[in-house]
Amino acid sequence: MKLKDEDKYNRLIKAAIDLLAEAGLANFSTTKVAKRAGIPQSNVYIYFENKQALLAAVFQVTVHEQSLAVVKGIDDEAPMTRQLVASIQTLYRFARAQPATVAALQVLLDDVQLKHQLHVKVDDEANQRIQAMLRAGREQQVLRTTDVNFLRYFLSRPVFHYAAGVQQQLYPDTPDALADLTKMIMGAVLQPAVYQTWLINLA
Amino acid sequence: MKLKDEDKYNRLIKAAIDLLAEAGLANFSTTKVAKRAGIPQSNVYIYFENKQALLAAVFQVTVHEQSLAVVKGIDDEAPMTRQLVASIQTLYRFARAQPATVAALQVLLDDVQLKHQLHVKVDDEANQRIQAMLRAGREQQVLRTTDVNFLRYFLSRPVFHYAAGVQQQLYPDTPDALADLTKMIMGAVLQPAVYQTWLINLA
Amino acid sequence: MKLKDEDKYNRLIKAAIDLLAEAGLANFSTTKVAKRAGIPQSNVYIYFENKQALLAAVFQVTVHEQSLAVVKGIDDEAPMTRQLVASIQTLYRFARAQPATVAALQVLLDDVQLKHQLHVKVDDEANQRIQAMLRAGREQQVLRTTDVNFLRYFLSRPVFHYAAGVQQQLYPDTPDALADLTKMIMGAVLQPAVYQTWLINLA
Amino acid sequence: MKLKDEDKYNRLIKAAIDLLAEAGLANFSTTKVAKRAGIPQSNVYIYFENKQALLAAVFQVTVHEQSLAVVKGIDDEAPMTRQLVASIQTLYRFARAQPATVAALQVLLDDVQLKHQLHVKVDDEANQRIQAMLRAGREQQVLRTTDVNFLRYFLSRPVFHYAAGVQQQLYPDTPDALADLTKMIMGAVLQPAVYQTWLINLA
DNA sequence: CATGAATGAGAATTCATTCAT
DNA sequence: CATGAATGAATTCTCATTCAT
Repeated sequence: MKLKDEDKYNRLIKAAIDLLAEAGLANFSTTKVAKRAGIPQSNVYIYFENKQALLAAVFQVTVHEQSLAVVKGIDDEAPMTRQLVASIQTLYRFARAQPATVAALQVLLDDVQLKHQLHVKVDDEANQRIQAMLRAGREQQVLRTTDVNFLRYFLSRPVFHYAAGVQQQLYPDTPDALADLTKMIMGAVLQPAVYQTWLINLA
Repeated sequence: MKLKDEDKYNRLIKAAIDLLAEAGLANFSTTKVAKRAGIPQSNVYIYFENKQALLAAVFQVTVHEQSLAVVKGIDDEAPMTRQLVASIQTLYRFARAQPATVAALQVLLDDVQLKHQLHVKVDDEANQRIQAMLRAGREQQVLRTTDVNFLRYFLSRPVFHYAAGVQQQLYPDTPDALADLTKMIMGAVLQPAVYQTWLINLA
Repeated sequence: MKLKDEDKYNRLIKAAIDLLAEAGLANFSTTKVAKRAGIPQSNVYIYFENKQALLAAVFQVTVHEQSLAVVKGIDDEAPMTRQLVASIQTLYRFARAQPATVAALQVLLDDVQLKHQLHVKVDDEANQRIQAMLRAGREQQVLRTTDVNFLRYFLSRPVFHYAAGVQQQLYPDTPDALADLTKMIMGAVLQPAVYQTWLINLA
Repeated sequence: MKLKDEDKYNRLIKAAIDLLAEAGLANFSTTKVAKRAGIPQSNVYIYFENKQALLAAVFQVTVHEQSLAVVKGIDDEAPMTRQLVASIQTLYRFARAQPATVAALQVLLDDVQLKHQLHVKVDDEANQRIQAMLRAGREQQVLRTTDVNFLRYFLSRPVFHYAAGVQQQLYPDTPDALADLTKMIMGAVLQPAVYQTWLINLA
């Protein structure tokens, strides 16, 4: 793709993300996306094979951005608990900074139909580093021995839920609240003994 | 409404729940609901003022059924931790037994647009007893002192997520797994000291 | 019809008139009429064979009321010009007092489709006296010798148009304005010589 | 728009005019218009934003055509009474030549609901020349001093009514009848003295 | 490549009318 | 008689997708 094309491509993705975040999948249409991007409707089909492909691209982009944000905040060399805390808090800041991206991703993940078709291509390097961290956490007996995906669920969904609640002014946005949120999640994912120690070291 | 009517009404609600669970809000339409219920499309408008009203009814029904299930499994007189465990496990069994109901409710709760319009009327008695339990738990210093809604989120969403994962054979359905899930949630919502004691008593 | 029935019948007519006046034929429906009248939809079909019949009844009622108003204001014994003036001014007052009735009648008269089906049954006594007055006017060489219906058109439509304009505050509602309107219409329908004399006598 | 498009656009307008003329607003639908134009229904929405926009376009076209006809028949330099007569008679010929156009415009003007939304954009040059003529007529003390809009009403509505009556064979279509119609309208709109002189000069 | 136009398939909603109770 | 329910047709509008230029 040439420069101009890439610009249009990006505008389409951006428009799609915003639309998903604002209106949800039920009100999502290529027509609206194109209008938002200031691009003729039919051009959507130059950049994406069809609506599905556009959504898939949005999925990839948002997953990637999220993973990227998390990875940036993590220091591979740091102790595991510190990495986890960093992951939670970076994710929170990311959700606050890019609410549309996060909301769009939520919408896509929550959809019954798309669930099966989208999971495939997320082979991001960033993503893999997170998976690696979690596996390491399990091996080091720091994390519980549940499915890695479930651990990941616990480490991200409550954060997003909380951040969204803050956006709607349902939940407070204080450092204390964030600390509490972190403790809750740590209480869920850590081995009890590790959790105990971690709490003591906090004080 | 007469008998015959109530039957059709129920069939419509049932069809709507199933459709939501299978296809999500994006593919939900009165046409499809009617077809599923074996009823002419225009009949939907005899029983519901419009599509929104149908969805609102589905929301109420599913919320009510969920609350009912939880309430049934709880013994008011039991110690708080036991109540919480019971709540988690009953919810899990409910999600496994009525996956469509739970999925439909998730779909409605997750929708960006509906969020603001539906929350209003959930004044179920069942629902209120749950709220009461959570408030009592906080006062007794058993539960963390976060927002009750956030506590409730933690006590239900992970359970539903896990149950859905089981349905798709992503997660195992063993007693151990359920016990683990319970521990994770308890780790999140309990005050650390209570969590510790509770764990010890488990063994 | 019993008393109660007659009441419902009248409420339906009244509701139909108001609806026609407010929303026009395009937005007229038996459903809306029934709702306005506080009567179940299907009851409309007890009192009227169908929608057409309801409209026909409205037509008759409104024509009758209009004729009645005019007739009341006319003194058969008075000179023709005085009768005409009285007719114009009574009509104006009627249109101001019962704007809905007049508007509904206009709507029905203006409709291309109904034009052919409604004209039939207007054999009112009141109506006939007006026709008689006009014919007498022509014979006495007071009125022009055009078609009686066209004379009648001139004697009513501009009045209604003006009254409607007053309602919307487009035209002023002063005695002078009404006098002017009267002169315009008289200028149109009177034989020029009679018009001249009539004007002189006015001063 | 390209040639092909303009053709379809025109066919739609034409079909809409004919349908309005034949069936009135109450039976007007985009479906029927499209069918008449031999075009799929959804195509209507390529050329017009919605039904309202189509009606607005029809309104503009018909107003324009009517104004154009009148303006063509008027000689700015001629004396005012001659201009008025010309206006009346050109309008009559127009109504006889293009009954559908006139009928459609009537239907739109008579509708209670549209009245408020359509009047805006009629800034035709032709239209303005007519307004100018009427204002000049008032200043020259030829026309009565009523609202210009009311004068215009008198100069057009009776003509259309008469022409429609002729179409339905209710009124005769003789030169005498047209002369009579002209006299009636002149009697209404002219200052009495001017009317008198004009009549004398006629003979 | 870009794009305006085309198109057929739904979608939500309203209605006139009929019928069983 | 009264009435809630039923029903099929019609209406407005949106959309995903395709195509000719």
